Order: sequence, then structure tokens, then C-alpha cells
Amino acid sequence: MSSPVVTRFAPSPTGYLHIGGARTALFNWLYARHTGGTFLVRIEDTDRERSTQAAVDAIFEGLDWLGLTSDAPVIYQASRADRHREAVQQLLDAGRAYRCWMGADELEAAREAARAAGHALRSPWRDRADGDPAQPHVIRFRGPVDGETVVADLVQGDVRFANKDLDDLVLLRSDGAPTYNLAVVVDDHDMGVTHVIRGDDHLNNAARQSLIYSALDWAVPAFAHIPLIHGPDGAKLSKRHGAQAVGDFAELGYLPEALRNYLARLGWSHGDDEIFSDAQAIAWFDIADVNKGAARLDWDKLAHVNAHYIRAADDDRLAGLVEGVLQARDQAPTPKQTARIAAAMPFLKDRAKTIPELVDQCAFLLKTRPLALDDKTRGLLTDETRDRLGRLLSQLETQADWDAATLEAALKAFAEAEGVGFGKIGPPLRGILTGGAPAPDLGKTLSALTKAESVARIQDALSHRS
RNA sequence: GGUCCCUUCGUCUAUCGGUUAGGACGUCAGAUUUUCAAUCUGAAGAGAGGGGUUCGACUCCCCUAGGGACUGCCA
Repeated sequence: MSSPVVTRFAPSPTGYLHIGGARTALFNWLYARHTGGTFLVRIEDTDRERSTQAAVDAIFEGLDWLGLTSDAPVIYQASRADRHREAVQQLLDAGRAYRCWMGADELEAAREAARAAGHALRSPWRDRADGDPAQPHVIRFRGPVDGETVVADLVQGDVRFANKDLDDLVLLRSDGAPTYNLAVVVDDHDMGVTHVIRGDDHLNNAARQSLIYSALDWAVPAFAHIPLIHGPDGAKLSKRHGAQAVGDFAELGYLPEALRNYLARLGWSHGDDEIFSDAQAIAWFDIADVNKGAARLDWDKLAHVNAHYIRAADDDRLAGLVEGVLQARDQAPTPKQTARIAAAMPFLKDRAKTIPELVDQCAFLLKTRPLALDDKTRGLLTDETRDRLGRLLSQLETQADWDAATLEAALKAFAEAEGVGFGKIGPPLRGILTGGAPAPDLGKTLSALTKAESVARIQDALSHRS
């Protein structure tokens, strides 16, 4: 019986929640759920200079929005400094760490010498014991100089590192603050993390960390280094690619469930499955099926996935999102407009890939009378057409049922009765109802507009000769 | 410079030595058509290059090329 899985997402609060980080969190979350294990979140704020509360807030906002929340109270790494120092003392006592009094210049020279000699940095203090503990100094890990360290990575396979290439990294800074490489090891151990799933920019660190685990006489967790996400051009994802923070995606009108699906499919696959529920992702997810190569962000595919989830989304929820966008634009809808949006949502939602697009689809509902007609519509309004629309208007005014299907049928019947093709009626009617804005089938358009508004818009157009 | 990782259609991917190399997004064509979309049908489109191993390589090994990470008292 193997012990229950514990995964963790451990971002450093030095910026927003990056989309790549979001996927790392997602994979950790999926694996924990898949195995019936636990998903933890830890904030790696050992760099006091660069860590900010704003970044912490942004990370939680992003994780909450994505629905990836910690199963236990969040751990703040900086609060555990005493425990980290305790571990360093253990290392010191065991002779697996040493005090180093190298100055900046000295350090640079040592680095150069090490490079020239073809091995990683070793401090001369490794073999000296005559330093003055009262003077500022760091504590370094005493790494083995020969042999090799194998990282048995669940994604990348066995990765071998010659120990001579692994430097004697700093464990405690001269101000006594623990460094990242020490803190992760101690925290992951104390938190009972069994699977470290993180970006492959940490693959090299895994070897160093493995050494620390062993020196502390702790079991090394399973590692899974997943590839980074690149921009559409293959370069590291950056601002110029349009978005990199999770919050940006929310703002651009993507649904969290769509982003989860898309992100899960980026670098991981389950046969030919493209669209799947969270439950399916959880049932199917396995680290063994994660790819080794970096994947590029494809906006078109994300949009396609998003369109699917918009169609599947609850109408009220979508209406709420649309209203939110309108409010942000200082165009808060009136109660009448809100009602129209709600009425139209069932057939508007399959016409948009993002929420802003859905807002565009609502434009015809939000126009105020009298509508400014576009040139194309004005050109269509010949005397003959006006007369015909006048007859249609009279008929519509007596129309009792105002549902889309009935109206659609009525329009067809009207065209037949007039003895003309629908092309003689549809375009001009559409033009005066929408002012040129995109809109669905005319029956639906009339229905969503309500009878009063539809009739009024037609009357407006017919009464103004231009 | 050194160490390490990666490389199938434009993009995301399937394939776990024997397939007409499959799917999705995108693209193109057609259908539909009252705008814009959506939808449906069809088409084009890939194993980075070179060596091996093997009866047989996308698949295993080596080299080269290209991309990336690390090489911090950042994480």
C-alpha cells in the first residue's frame, strides 16, 4: 500500500500568476484529485526584496478563478525560516555544510577558476575551519565531488548529473535568511509532499535538492518536470504575446473551465480527446502521459475551446458576464436592455468565442431609437420596399404570439403572400431593426427585441425619408 | 564556455518496431444563407538532417543542426 499522494503548487510572489504557472498548478491539482491525494499551495517568499503582497493577492485571485484551491491552509515559506535554520544546523553538525567567508571579489575569482578547471564552484572554506563566526558569512552545502546524482524524473526519465558539476550552493545567506533550494527541500519534506510537479526550469535544481535530501537523511520525493509554455512564435511567453497572467485571460473573456480544458490539453493528452469535463480530466490524468517538449500557446484553439464552453454555459451566468463588461465600459444596461439580453442569450451564446464577442452580439439589442441606419440599409429602402415593409408592419402589429418560431414562420408566409423571395424582405428589415449590427435569424431578432421595440424601430424607419 | 532537457502537419497532439502516420485548431473549397457568426461536407498539410541496429524504423543507439533551461547570498 503506497502512501497517499501529496502535491503542491509553490509560486514565488514576485509577479502575477503566469499562465505556465497556472498549468503547473492544474497538473498538480489533477494528479492529486486523480489519486485521491492532497493538493497544497505554498508561497515561496524567501526573497523578501522581490516578494509583494500584491503578487500574493494576484496569485490567489488567479487560482480561485481557475478553481484550484489548496486543500489545506497555505504555507508561507518565509514564516518557516527558523525551521530551515534548524535543518542547516543538522547539516552543519553532520559535516554536510560549512561556513564560507568569501567576499564578492574572491567569489568571482573562485567562480572563474572553477569554470576553467571544469567543475562547479567550491569554496576554499570547504576545507578550512579558521573563520570568525562573528564576521558575516554564508553557509554552503558540502556537495560530493565525484560520483553522480540521478534524478528519476517521471516525465523526463532518468537524468544523470556528475556531482562535480553541482556547486556548493548557499543554504543560508549572510543575513541568516534561508535560500530557495534549502527551503523547498525542508518544506516539501515537512509538508509530506510525495510528488514535486513543477516547470522544467527546475530540472537542474532537482539534482542539487536530491543531494540535500540525502544529506538530511530524508526520502527524495518523486519529481515530474513539465515543459514550459511558449508563445505562438516559440519564444518564451512574454507580454508581447498578448497575455501571460491568468487575470489577462479572464479579462479577455475566457471562461475558467475553458482555460482548464485548454491548459490540460497543452502538453498532456488522453488519446484523441479534446473537449472533456473536469471529472474526465481527473479520471484520465496521469503524469506518464505528460509530454516532454515545450508547447506553444495557440489563441485560435483556445478560442475554439472557449466557444464550446460558452455554448454550454448557463444563460444567466453569461448575461451577468456581459453586463459586467458593459458596466466596465460605463454602458450599464437599462432594465429593458437587461431583459432583452436575457431573452436573447440562448441563441446569442453560440455565436461568440469570448465574452467581449458576446457583448458585440448584443449590440443590436442595446441601440436606442431612432436607430441610425447604415448606407447599405438606406440603399435598400426603395419606395417599393417601404410599401412592403408597411404592410408587414401592419401584420406584425396584430401578431399575438411573439416567439421566435412563430415570427420566423410569419415572415416566410408574408414573403410568399407578397410573391417575392425572402431576399426582398430580410435584408431591409434586418437593417432597420439592427442598424447594421450583427444579429441572429430575424424571428429571433424580433422576439428578443420585444414587440413594442420592433414595431417602433420599423415605424421609425418608415416615417423618416432621407 | 560548461551541464542538462527538448524536436511528428502552421499549432496542439496520437503512435509505445510492421498503420494508406490518426484526431483537433487553423487554412482552402463546397453546402447553407436575411447580416455577422455558427453549423455540415470535402481537401491540402508532418516524422529536423546524417549515420547506424533490425527482415522491418517516427518509434532503439550515435552524431550534427535548431530550440530551451540552469550555471546567483533569484525562485
